[in-house]
Amino acid sequence: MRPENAKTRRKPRADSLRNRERLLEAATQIFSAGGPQASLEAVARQAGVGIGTLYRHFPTREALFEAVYRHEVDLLGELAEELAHEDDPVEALRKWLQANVRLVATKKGMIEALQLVAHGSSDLKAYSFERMTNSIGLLLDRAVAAGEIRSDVPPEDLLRTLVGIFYSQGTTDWQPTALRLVDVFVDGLRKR
Amino acid sequence: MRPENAKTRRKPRADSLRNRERLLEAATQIFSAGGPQASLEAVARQAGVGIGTLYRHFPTREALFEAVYRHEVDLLGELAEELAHEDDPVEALRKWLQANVRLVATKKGMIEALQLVAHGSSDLKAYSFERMTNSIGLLLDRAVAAGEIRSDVPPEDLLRTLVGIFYSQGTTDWQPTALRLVDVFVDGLRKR
DNA sequence: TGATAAACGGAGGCATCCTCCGTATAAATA
DNA sequence: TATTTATACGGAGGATGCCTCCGTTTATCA
Repeated sequence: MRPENAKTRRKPRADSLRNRERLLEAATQIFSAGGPQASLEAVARQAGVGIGTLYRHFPTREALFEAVYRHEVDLLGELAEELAHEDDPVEALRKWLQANVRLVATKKGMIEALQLVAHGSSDLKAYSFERMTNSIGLLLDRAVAAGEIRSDVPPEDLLRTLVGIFYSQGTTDWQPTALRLVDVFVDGLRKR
Repeated sequence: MRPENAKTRRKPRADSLRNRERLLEAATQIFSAGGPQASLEAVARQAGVGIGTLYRHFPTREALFEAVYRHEVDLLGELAEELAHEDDPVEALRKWLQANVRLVATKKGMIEALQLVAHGSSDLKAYSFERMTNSIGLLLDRAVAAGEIRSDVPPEDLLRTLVGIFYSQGTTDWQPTALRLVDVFVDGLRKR
């Protein structure tokens, strides 16, 4: 068989794909525990892979961090799609927001990491803003359509509120507060 | 002459004081250019001092950073006191706020550094919050007393607004925007 | 002018960063 | 299936940074 077009490409090697996955998973753990300046060699070790392999897949620390972040955002997006099939739309929205809080809370290093994003690649910012807005919109629209909550709060505002809740909370043990604030806010969205 | 009290203390050595000064100055430059994780050995080099000397004066990176930050806050405090002798109180206020913008703008690494403070020692937070609030109060009160601006904006609110202006601005070339916002805000404070 | 408390500098041991390249292996080809 | 070859792998190695330790220097005090 001849090449399909000018750009002859082999199928990517299976080990390459596998290693990429492993690195991403390891990086999520290591960054979560140690913040965004954690050792990359630790990431490679955790992934059971040579340091060279890490650098081939992710040439810079930022590239790796970006990939991890994108992955997390994608997971939240998938969660939103699952929750969109739940019976109670308001509950679904609440659960998704709480999942956000838990995500950030569990991975304490992520807070610092998020602040780097705030000053980093605007590609990444645009991507995650859109993806997150869509996720919220999905859940919000359903609840609005069901006539259960008010219709004058756009998804962007809800996203910004969420970020505000994260940012305002300083150090330790803020998770309960954040969860409460989410609760209050969702209740506030309810039609009376 | 006998010791004045139980805690006999020699006069601190002149070279010690001098080196401390030099380190502080060097650290301000290095951190400004390279952000809060810049090399401490570079700081020592820049100060013309051994690395051991740096560590004796500032046992941790945070200690050094804290000292730099305190120093900057103190400088702003002194500037406020100077400006309090200017003829036009509203202009004085405006100048002080603009000095803040310029300080942060010139020292781009400081932005990241500030974010660390936000999650760091609450001693430092308390100190700088008070010192900054006082500086603003000094200038604000004079302008209020002169009957030139409204009296229902407390210094704390102005400080938070300032921080908000810094935080909202993302990456490059935000200085003009920030200066404009300060202008708008000061004009808004004026009685009509 | 000594005596001495205090400060100095930088070598040294360890960790991390990132590059480079010989080796290994999965996909393509025959 | 056997061979070829593009691709990926791993980790040694040189550079840099962190921080400690301690022999040497020096400013104060008497």
